[in-house]
Amino acid sequence: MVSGSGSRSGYHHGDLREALLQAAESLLEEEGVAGLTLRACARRAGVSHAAPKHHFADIADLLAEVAARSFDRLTATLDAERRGSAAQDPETRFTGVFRAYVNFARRWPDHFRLMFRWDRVGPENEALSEAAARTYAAMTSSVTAQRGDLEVTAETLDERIRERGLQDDVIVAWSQIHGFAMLLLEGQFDGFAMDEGVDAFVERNVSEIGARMSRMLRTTVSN
Amino acid sequence: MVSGSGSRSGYHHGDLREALLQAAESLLEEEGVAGLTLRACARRAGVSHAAPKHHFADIADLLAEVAARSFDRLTATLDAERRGSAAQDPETRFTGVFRAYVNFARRWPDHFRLMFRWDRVGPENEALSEAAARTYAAMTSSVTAQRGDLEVTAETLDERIRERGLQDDVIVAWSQIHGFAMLLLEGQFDGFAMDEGVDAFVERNVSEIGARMSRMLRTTVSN
DNA sequence: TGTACATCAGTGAACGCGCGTTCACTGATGTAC
DNA sequence: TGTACATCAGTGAACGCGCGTTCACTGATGTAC
Repeated sequence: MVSGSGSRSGYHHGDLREALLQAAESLLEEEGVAGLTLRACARRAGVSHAAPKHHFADIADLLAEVAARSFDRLTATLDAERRGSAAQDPETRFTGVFRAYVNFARRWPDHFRLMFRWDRVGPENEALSEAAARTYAAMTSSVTAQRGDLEVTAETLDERIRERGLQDDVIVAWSQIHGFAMLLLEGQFDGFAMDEGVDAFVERNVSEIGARMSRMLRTTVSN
Repeated sequence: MVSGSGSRSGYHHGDLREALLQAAESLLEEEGVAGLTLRACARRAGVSHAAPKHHFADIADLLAEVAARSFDRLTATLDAERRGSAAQDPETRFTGVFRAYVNFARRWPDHFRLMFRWDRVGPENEALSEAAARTYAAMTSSVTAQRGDLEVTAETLDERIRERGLQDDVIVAWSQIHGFAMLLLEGQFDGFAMDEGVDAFVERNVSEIGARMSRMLRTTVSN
């Protein structure tokens, strides 16, 4: 039912590892992280409950990979937004990246939560750390683009990151939009959002936050 | 062992409800939210595992109250910081509130995480929503103090909140510091913080973030 | 002040559930010759 | 091309665990008279 390659009905599944990851991803959005167990993933992938052991040591192992994939999806989204808006003015571009970040969080809320759930995915996973670093690089590129600066890739991140001023800017910008996304997801703005509808509330605030941050970055760089 | 009133060893505990809440709070910091069960709370409170049913319908019910108490503790911390620094200049005061927010998150990381875990505490709990609203009021007061404006209390919040400009400012400020605290807790800054130590990293960034936000709020209000 | 009775919080045994883990197994796939 | 053998992914039964829930019970506390 889930396996893409179809009828390989024997003892060998084809790509159970991938099927388990996809099962976990769909379960994540349907049930939330609390309901994610190895047995549940096996059920959804249509294999016996002992089968996942051949691919993942435990559920944290599997979740770390799901989180890493989510980071990469977010990175791709942010990069696409930045590249697709190259012709726009800096403030519009910057706000677009913020909007993309919040839209990602709203579209895959439980993926987004999982990505920042240290207790479930653990910090020791190298692939996960690297994926998170790529997202950070994307944020950094948005900041440098805002300043009319050079693009930052995962490869050049290591040196650019040493620039304390740039690092400060990225931390401020990332914290700003991440905090908004988190508070929004966790219902802290529900009281306000009801007046005008969630979409309007988000759009209005993302625009406001993006504009302010864009202005601040320009001010700071000119200091 | 936990019960404060001591030797009341019979069938009546004295204040089991409070004892269970304290058990949950200590377990939360020791084991994280994942290890929190009704049975574990009962064990720590020194009663049989069926006893909590007389006070809490389920673990979410208990956790909602723990979260509400944490919100109130945070509110008290923020208010104390703001009131204690009334003689300082606005930027120092504002940064102080940000610092208090981040310190709270660092000192009780799992309380802080729980407060914003919609899936565990649920949104339907009225006491929790009200406690969160009081924290929001405290943030609002810090913003108005920064602007040299009037203090906002839970009672006056309802009318002040309608001021769209003020609401915008509070959302921006809260998102800013909340995002920083969250990314810090979830290890997203570990790479940077290692260079100088976590304390120095936090202090440096809180100062920077507080100063920028303070400047921005002054700029926005003069618009 | 004393007695009878109702209430109510906490007990402890029992139940079913889903979980992770183990293990002997099966049978498909890959490789050596 | 065919045969023998090793490897390896997935099976299914079994186990122990901690969980929430139920329920008859106990005995302390409060109240009526």
